Amino acid sequence: MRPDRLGGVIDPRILREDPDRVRVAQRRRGLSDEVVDRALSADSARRSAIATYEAKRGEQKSMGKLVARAQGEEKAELLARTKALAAEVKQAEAAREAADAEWSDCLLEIPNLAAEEAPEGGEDDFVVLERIGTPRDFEAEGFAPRDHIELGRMLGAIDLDRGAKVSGSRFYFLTGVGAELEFALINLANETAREHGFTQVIAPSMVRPQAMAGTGFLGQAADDVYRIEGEDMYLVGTSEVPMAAYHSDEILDVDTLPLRYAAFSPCFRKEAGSHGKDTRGIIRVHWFDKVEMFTYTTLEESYAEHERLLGIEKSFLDKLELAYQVIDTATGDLGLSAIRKFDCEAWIPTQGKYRELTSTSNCTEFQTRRLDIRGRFPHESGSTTTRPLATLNGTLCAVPRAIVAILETHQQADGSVRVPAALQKYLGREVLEPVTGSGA
RNA sequence: GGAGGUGUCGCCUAGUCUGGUCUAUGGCGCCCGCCUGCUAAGCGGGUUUGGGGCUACAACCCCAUCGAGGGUUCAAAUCCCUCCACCUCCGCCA
Repeated sequence: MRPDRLGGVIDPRILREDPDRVRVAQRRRGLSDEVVDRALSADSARRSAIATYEAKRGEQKSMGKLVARAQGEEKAELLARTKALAAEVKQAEAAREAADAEWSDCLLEIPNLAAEEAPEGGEDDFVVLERIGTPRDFEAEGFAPRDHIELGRMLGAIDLDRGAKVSGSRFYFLTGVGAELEFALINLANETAREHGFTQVIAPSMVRPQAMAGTGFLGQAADDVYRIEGEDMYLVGTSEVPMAAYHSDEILDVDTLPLRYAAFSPCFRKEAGSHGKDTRGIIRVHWFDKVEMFTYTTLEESYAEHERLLGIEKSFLDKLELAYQVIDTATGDLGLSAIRKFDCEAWIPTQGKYRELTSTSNCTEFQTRRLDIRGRFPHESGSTTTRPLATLNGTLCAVPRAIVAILETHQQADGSVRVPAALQKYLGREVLEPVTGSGA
């Protein structure tokens, strides 16, 4: 993470050679394109500042050699000249740094260029790509579905009251079959990861500012991030953060690619700005556990890898026997670093709508430019060149939301819950039964 | 938490005390060439990364880069300060 390269965010060459492409991309995200002109003029100012500085510095270096050799009066005379030159070098260096900072600031303002295929618009302008499975018709079955809060209480699985007592709102205890359900889900996620050749990882959930900034979470999403007081450390909202920073400052051999990781970690989110949304239950909480897929590959391969991650997410939801839809997120709802994002939304019976369970993004070179992660590519001439790699991430299993969908979808009239076949071997039973005389 | 030590261009390593021909030494590995029935050995050359100039995104020239960031100085791998990582010992702890 070289400080002088922190400005690298989108490819500066695109900005120089095809600024219109950036202007269009800015507008498609609903952002102003004036930053493009600012960036271009900052770039030329920067380049001339570099030329000035380097000329002065070169002169200083060659003078220095003369000084080393000179004696007596000649030396004194040279020293007077180099002294003045040193001041000029210092000044030119400051000018270069200022110009460089200006250029970096411009670049940092520009989010990744949204894919042309991504639908334009805001949060509600997504496109439904497909629907899989059919939402259960409880009316036809002759009973009203209970929500996950009530089911969780009946099963002795989710203790929201004590979660609030101990930790506050948006906290919970998973108890009994609830805790077992989490472990079973994690096991199933890991089994899925293994099937697809992912390396399993348990990642730290506290990171330094560099890791947070490198993944783009200290930009528009900074309000949602927990910071450790007095520590200059952050709690991650997803293991995407430690996994993106995992190979920071590294040059990876292309024939080791793709590198596929499935990382388990707790996730922490302030949920600032979502006051009043999903206040009940465990749909939106400050802490949860998650298994996240993370891939390093080439830019060229990233598009196919994105489809692959989506396919794995779908297969996981299939194993949970859920009804869901896949949406193509609109440009205005993409994160800073993504060019395209697919969400899988499962049907939540008591809400009568589809809710996000998993999400996969292609961040292309956005994160690797910030974190200085490159690949070594063979060159025609027999030598090699380095280029930024691409990163992608996708949820394999975000535990609480998976639990919500399972409980509500597979509930039966008496409050018991049928366990999806794929989870049975990890849970050791086919049905979760309500507990009697619960301690609630 | 306390005390001490270490960090050099893939790996190992010289240089740091005594600032300036350090344009960072040597070995290993790797690449190219020569030699050779093939291989090995031998010989010669090359081998960090980023940026700028010029351009064919070549070659070449220049600037930066000795864990990171500051400072001192005409000049810093070398002196000073801060930070980071690792190692050893002590304390504490799951």
